[in-house]
Amino acid sequence: MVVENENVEIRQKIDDFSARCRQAGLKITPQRLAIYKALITTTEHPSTDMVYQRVGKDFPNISFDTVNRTLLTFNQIGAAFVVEGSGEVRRFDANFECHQHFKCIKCKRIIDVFHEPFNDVQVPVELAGNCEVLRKTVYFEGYCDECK
Amino acid sequence: MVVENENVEIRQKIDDFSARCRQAGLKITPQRLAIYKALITTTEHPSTDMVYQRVGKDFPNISFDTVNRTLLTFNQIGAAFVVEGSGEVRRFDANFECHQHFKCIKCKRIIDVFHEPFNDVQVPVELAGNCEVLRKTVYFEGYCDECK
DNA sequence: CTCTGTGCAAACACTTTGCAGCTAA
DNA sequence: TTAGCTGCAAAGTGTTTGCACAGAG
Repeated sequence: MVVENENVEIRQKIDDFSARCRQAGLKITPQRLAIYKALITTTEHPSTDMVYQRVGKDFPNISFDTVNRTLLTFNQIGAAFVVEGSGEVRRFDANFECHQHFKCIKCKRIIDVFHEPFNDVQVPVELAGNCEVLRKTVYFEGYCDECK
Repeated sequence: MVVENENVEIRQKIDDFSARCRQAGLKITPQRLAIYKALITTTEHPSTDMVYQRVGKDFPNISFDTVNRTLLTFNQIGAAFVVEGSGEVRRFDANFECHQHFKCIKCKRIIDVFHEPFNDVQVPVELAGNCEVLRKTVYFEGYCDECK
């Protein structure tokens, strides 16, 4: 059964998660479990607030900060990650030449990358069929020469 | 001379910009010119605040909002653009399978894209030589099926 | 029992809005 | 002249911090 398999998969992920917490010296609290579960049972790439809403349904007393802090913790121990580029101040670019971006996750610097082969990335049909794609780019994250 | 060429290029861009403003029914004010110039003479993908600092040097009385509003205006008329993903609340993902993201610029929804050929994007040597690249992804923006 | 995690509240940072006076066309 | 722009101030939204109590190990 599909549903069964999903449950197995979720249980598996939660086990892995628990192990990862223990390894990182983090206690396994009901809140953390609830937040983690909320995160792996959605595909909507939620914001802190969305997770808060979701967890609040079976956990009415949880506080917003706990959710926020917990998500940041998950990010640190590698149990979740921040969607590329999100959560930062708005930044502008006036260079319309085709190029790509590399962002340093420490100093937040954004470096232009000019790499020919990426200039003609094709939009997958599954997307092109439903959505109107206006921009496409190859995006890199990591530590820059000065921060690594 | 390189410097001469640069000046020519900048003058050219400012002319284009002026035309674009006129076409969009926007007045060409000293502030707008200063902000635009600040934007095209840097490669640092500045935030509003960075532009504000920069413009403030030769334009001490400009206000922060003017800079902010002007940059948003530039984005609307296509004289500049917001760096992909920036300027939004932080969002999380717990799916570590290799996949790409499409973001709807209207409803902000993020949709997963699973497209095999993108799974092994190579990091350009120019980057790999200097930086430590931890994540690489192909990123799309536009209007989703519901918003277009 | 101990020490980390949680909840609360206040502080912050960034962005947006409303309005009155100013200015480019 | 006049519609649109700028500067100021206040409000809004999302995030971070400090601390006391509670609960996991």
